[in-house]
Amino acid sequence: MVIDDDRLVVTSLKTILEADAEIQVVGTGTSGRQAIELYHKTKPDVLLMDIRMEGMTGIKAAEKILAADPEAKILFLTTFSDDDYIVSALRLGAKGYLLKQNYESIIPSLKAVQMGLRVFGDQIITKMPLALGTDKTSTVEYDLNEKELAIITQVANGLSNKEIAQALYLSEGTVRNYISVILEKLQLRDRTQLAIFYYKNLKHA
Amino acid sequence: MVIDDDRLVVTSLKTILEADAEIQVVGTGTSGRQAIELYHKTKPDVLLMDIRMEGMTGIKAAEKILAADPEAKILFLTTFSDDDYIVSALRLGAKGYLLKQNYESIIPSLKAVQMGLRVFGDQIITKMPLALGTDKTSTVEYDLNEKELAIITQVANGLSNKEIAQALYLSEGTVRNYISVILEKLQLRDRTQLAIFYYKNLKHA
DNA sequence: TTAAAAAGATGACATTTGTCATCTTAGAAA
DNA sequence: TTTCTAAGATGACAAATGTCATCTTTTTAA
Repeated sequence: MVIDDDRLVVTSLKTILEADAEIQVVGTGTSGRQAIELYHKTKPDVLLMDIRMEGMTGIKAAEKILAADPEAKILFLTTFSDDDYIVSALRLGAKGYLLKQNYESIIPSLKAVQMGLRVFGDQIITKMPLALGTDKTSTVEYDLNEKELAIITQVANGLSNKEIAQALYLSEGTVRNYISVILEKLQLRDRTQLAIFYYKNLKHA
Repeated sequence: MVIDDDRLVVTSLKTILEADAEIQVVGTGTSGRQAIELYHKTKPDVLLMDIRMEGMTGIKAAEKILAADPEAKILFLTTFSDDDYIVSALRLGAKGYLLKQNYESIIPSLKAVQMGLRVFGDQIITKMPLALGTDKTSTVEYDLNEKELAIITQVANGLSNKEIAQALYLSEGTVRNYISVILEKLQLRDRTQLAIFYYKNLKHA
């Protein structure tokens, strides 16, 4: 679902999003009030909403939506990364914010949020208990960027390094380097454990 | 849940099963009538039931249970592998049969059934669409024996060949050979795809 | 008791994988 | 512009993996 008080933004976002076969825009609106109403009607997987809007701000709308449904996945659109509102928005339980300039990262970020991750600018963050290994029950926070997430997805689809390289237009060596970094970040040993991690923690999270 | 008209069998089965931390015996009984009554009360993950019993046979009881709950997972206990009843039992929708002599294979078979597989003697069978790969939607039937299933489970836990060997008291080479056979049977390429297969098709199936 | 299967082990081999240090290049910042 | 930095590429390397053919040992069946 897409909410922005600039109708042009709404339209272009809708176009961009619907070009992706996995995404469906189930509703659009141009005000906080519409956001609340539409949200409860359509229960979207993710609500993409402008943070500054005339009348009711995105923050206020988010507050009401989250009060009724704490599981709501709200991703804010913002023009300035230093927007003061952002902090309070995140404190409410929003899943992150996205710079409007950054059109290319909208879709991956949206998918990341749908998977249960959080997004800040172009950093994708996940906070969850580590289910693998022996008995680590502590909650750790991981930082993964878009590219890393894309590679994890490929590994979790069972592709080899060579195949991932072809799919993402990288060299095989680069893919290996990425995976090495990912394994270090997530404290895993090999791609099999990474795939397992994906199915236990990221998929449907 | 355990049903057998020999009280001694019930008791010893209960003891064997409860020694496993992952298993809980939620009810026991000694007749088909009790089986039906208890089944609906406790809704066990798996019902382990003798096939020959005085009064109502296990078959009859299974028939009634399956009529009310087609998802019921019923595993028959039998003394003779050539028991004529078995065929009709399986046709009803039972998940398999188990020779009473074979005490060691009770637990792995039980777990296999809980995962959605079927068990015949000591053959564990799985019939399901292949979710991996490109676009194979056909339903294939795989044959996996206990040992193979045990190894798959370890792979899906992220263990290396060396670790699996230690865990199962085998040599590393043997583990490799097993995995090679498993990959061939399931038409997969490497252990990562095997782990993925496990989470997509076997776990919680 | 002997023959025939299974189950397991071994060794050799080609690939794949993960790690690291080092390089190139392109974009951001000064 | 020049400098700095991040993304990507390369090459070398050890270890892990998957495949095979060949043995040995155990179990089962005749």
